[in-house]
Amino acid sequence: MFDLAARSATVYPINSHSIKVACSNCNLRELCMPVGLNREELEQIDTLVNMRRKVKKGDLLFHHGERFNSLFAIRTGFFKSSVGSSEGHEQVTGFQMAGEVLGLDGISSDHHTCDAIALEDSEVCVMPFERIEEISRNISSMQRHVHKIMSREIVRENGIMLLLGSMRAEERMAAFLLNLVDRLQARGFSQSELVLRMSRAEIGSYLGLKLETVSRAFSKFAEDGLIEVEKRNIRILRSDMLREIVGRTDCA
Amino acid sequence: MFDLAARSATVYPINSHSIKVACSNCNLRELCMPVGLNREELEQIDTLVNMRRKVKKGDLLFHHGERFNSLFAIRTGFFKSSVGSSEGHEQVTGFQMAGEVLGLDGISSDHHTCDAIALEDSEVCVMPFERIEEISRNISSMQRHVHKIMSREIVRENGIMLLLGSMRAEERMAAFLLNLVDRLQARGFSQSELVLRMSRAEIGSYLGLKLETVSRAFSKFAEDGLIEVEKRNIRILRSDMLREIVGRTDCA
DNA sequence: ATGGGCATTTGATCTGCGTCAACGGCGATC
DNA sequence: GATCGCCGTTGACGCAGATCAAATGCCCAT
Repeated sequence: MFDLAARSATVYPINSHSIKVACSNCNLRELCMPVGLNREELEQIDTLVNMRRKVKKGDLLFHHGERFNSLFAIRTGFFKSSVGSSEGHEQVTGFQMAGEVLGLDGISSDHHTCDAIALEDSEVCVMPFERIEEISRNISSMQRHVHKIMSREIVRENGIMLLLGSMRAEERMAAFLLNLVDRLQARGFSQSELVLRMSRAEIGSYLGLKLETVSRAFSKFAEDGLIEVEKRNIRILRSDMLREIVGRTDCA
Repeated sequence: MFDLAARSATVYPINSHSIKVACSNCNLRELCMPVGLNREELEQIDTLVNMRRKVKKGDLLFHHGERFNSLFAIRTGFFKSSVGSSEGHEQVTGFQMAGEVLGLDGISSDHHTCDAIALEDSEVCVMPFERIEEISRNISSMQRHVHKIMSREIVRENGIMLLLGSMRAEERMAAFLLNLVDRLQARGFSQSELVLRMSRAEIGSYLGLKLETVSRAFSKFAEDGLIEVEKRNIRILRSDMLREIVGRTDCA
């Protein structure tokens, strides 16, 4: 509660006099919630999110060491998650966009082990984990959904391990771009144009590369006509070629 | 059921005429199951594992693409998990020992995305996931336990990402040895001696290094008096120095 | 508008680790 | 107990990407 008070400027209850906000009529519902719920189940789901929180660009949603209470579903905006070794180096472990869930790392020890930082002004739905568990005990499709979200994160990280452990710089960059554009497309954005919300250094941290290498890879792709780069605006011209570059690992 | 029949030689029901086998009096219980259950809850838990399975060294517990039905708790033995890029390169994503759980990757899509291979003759408890979910709905400490296990895996993989993304070869090797000996110690083994169940190539795959680099790192550590190496038997002489090597990343 | 700091690009050089190669030892198989 | 194949070690060499450096341009605060 102290936490909330200190952040009163960015945290607010929903279902006050303001517009009706409920998962059951949220346009991200298919991303966040199980499908095929009946009326009674939907009513339960609608009691899950009783708080929204705005996070300004550059601000922390939660940080390493902070007590874990809630998961956060991104409503709008874009985040990066990172872990730090003691106090020195920072490793970006993921980029999250609308409809994705943050905070799963905190469940294991009741404390967060990552930092989550907004890369643009964002808004999240606060989902108290106790409440998630309660609802999961009542609604098995919700339970399965929660399990799937966690498992999906495990699988995603397996993929990153493959990338970090065995791909070369250009393969990593191609995989990164394709992944990003895929996820954006699932949210109704173009499959060829994207705006990077993160710096070259942050991409590099995520991919285990230095920012200069990231920059050179962009230049190389642009030179080869695979993409167009204009600052953080990227246009993908030859996704087939990018896919081929990623695939090269197989042949090794 | 076809699956089970095909593997009849290695799969067998428990609670037949054989010795009483139940989670409630399993010596790995504290690793696998929540603590502080009452009698009634323990009885439910004891219905979870109705099958054990022996897996011979080199055999698959499950493989990429196989339908997901159950999680597996390792009773005895040692496994590696790996993902493959299409069909070529293999990336080891983890090594698992007694008391650890395999198969979490399968939940997200109802199909496994990894292979799990026994590195020595092993035995696992088969835990049907439907049953895990059912029990979790009844027993909230079981529910929390399942969530913690999944979250722990996410946190572990975050750590590997840090390792793969920003550590140098000797730092990775030192972190690997310390992690292994820690987990063995938690199972009552020596904190200074360990037997590697995996090859240099498998260690390399896990750490994003080539086997020659792994071998050289062992030789270097031995030369510096940090460890003794005799084939796959390792004795740790200076865990303080290994810890210092891991820590170096911070100062960069 | 103006100035400072950050992000990005690009070039030049360096180096840690990969690659290639040769060799020795050990366990499995008949 | 001989042979084969895998595993591990070690050396020589090369290269992908890190590091160092410099220049440019954009964003933001004053």
